[in-house]
Amino acid sequence: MSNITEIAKRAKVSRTTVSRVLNNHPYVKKEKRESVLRAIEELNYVPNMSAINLSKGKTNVFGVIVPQINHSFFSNLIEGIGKECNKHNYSLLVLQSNYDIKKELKYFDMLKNKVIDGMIVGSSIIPTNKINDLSSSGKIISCEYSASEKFPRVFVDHESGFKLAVDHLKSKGHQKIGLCLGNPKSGVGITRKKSFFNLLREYQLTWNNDWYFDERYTIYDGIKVASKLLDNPVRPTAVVVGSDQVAAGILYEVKRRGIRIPEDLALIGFDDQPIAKVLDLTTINQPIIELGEVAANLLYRLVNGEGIHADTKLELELVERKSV
Amino acid sequence: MSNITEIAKRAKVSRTTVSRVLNNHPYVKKEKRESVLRAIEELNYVPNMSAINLSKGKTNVFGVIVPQINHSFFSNLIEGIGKECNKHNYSLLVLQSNYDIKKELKYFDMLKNKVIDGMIVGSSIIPTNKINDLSSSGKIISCEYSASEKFPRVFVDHESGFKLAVDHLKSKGHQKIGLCLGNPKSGVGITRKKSFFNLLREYQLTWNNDWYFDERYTIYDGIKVASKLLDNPVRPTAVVVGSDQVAAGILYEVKRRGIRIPEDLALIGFDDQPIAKVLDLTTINQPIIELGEVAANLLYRLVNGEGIHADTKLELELVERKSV
DNA sequence: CTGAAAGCGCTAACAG
DNA sequence: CTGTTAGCGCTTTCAG
Repeated sequence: MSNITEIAKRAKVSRTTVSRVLNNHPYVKKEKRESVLRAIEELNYVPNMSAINLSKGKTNVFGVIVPQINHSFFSNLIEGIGKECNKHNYSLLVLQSNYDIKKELKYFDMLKNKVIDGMIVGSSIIPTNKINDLSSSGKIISCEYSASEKFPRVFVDHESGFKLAVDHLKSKGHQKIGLCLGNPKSGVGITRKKSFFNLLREYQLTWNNDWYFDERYTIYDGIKVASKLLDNPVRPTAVVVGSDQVAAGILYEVKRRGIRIPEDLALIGFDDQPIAKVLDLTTINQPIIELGEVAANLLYRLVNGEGIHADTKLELELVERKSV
Repeated sequence: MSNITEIAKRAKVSRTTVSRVLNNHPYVKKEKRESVLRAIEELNYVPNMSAINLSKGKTNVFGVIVPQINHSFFSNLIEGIGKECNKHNYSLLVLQSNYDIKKELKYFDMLKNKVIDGMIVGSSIIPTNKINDLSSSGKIISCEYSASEKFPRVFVDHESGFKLAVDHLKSKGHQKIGLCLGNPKSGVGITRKKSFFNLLREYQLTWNNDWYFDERYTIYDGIKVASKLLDNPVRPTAVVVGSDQVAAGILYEVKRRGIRIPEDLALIGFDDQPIAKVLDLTTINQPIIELGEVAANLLYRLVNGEGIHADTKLELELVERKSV
């Protein structure tokens, strides 16, 4: 494999000139440039990135830490990050931790080691006090709301997501709105529940404890929820459901009983999963790919010396279909 | 950031000795070793990988080319590759091509550029004649059956997978079987198509060109396929579908129209995705994570000079549920 | 516009 | 066991 010296010899110029041509510098006489280009062609020359990296002190590689890859949130996040990296000619090292703290720490060393120019933390379990030290390792962006404030974060605004749903129902005249959640104790669950009941109070909506369900995760759970809902003489006119799967189950059972959607019961799901599209379910979508893109863009700007905001919130979006 | 020279000075030894300590060479006097270790500690020294890479002529990084990441096949593949890389202390560069041939070629340059020590091709659309040239670029493993024989391949035995599906249908008495594929020009697509039509001939099954569909990827596509299928007076009694997503769409629409599954139409999907479980869809499962692991393992051995078999086949398995 | 020279930080053959 | 020396391949002043 040829190197810059051979090119220089063959083109009868100095290595410096070759380097200039390679880096598209101005101020190289046309003939010399062409001569170099010819030599490059003839010798089938390819630059050695390790040498360039060493010389320039950077690698044009970003890393992203995720516990696993085959998980819809993370694979979408990586997709977004990858896209944005592509735009700026960065490569992406995918660092899979399985939530193993040792691995995570090893990955952060890559910043110091100059393996990567910057790191995006998809999710990490390194405790806050330790992670603060890490911030000196290099440029870091976190995608977790709960992350240390030591480095810039970008995350989805779950609170406003529920507001979006309730506001939409309210605007359609609904005053009796039920709620169906997944795990009420998870971070997202707590936020959602709190957010919903705040709105309930604020808007002075009618409420009935029979309209609340949690620990519902599957289509089948949805079917059972629908039964309970319909067998109760006092019904809400709409239900906010924390998952499209569950909403699909509710929708299925409700329709099976000949009750019309949205006229008799309106339904709003979460996540815009494929099934929501099929069932024409109105839902709230989290822009995960965009989350990745924004994170990578911020990192790019950070690495290239631009100032960036400490926190970036992404809004969720209402996908209007036919269940409301 | 300190370097090896500073360590050497502080520890009052030569840079070579420092390097030896760093690389765990034997034959370093205990005191010197400790002295070096102390200096490293005190100066907070971290090796610079670019320099090591340049010097050693390798990077301990593998690359994997995939069209996209947020796709169950590829995210599982990457998951498997990542796991195996972790074992051998390799990092993984995820190269997203969107099936853009220029990008793919650029990625292959990374081999020559010494950015990566080896490449795993998840899927690629570079034509065979061109890809043959590539084989001189470096160590390559392909996960596509259709790939050039110039480099070792590891793949799921799609041929036998389709045989599994068709045999199963045939054993249930089906003689009119339709086919619905994704990208018919991808490696997998070509193989599947060929395999299917070979079986068709071999088993002398009835065939009708209206029973063939391709470029179908989503649930939504599935719904449209179902419409076409049902609106046609001449129907197959079963359909082999290259993706559970699409099969789910078909199943949904078929049921919506009051047609029974499997009595009126049998359906067999591919990939055993979660939705297949929910819908009780009979499907063919591919060991994709294992595929990734095997590919990475082969590449590792290839890069480290071990001889490996040219081709490795992984068997698929039939997951029997209620759609056949 | 061009080239000489001094790195970037680390490894490894060789001689002792 | 240890140090000297010569690279690895490219970039970047600096002086002309």
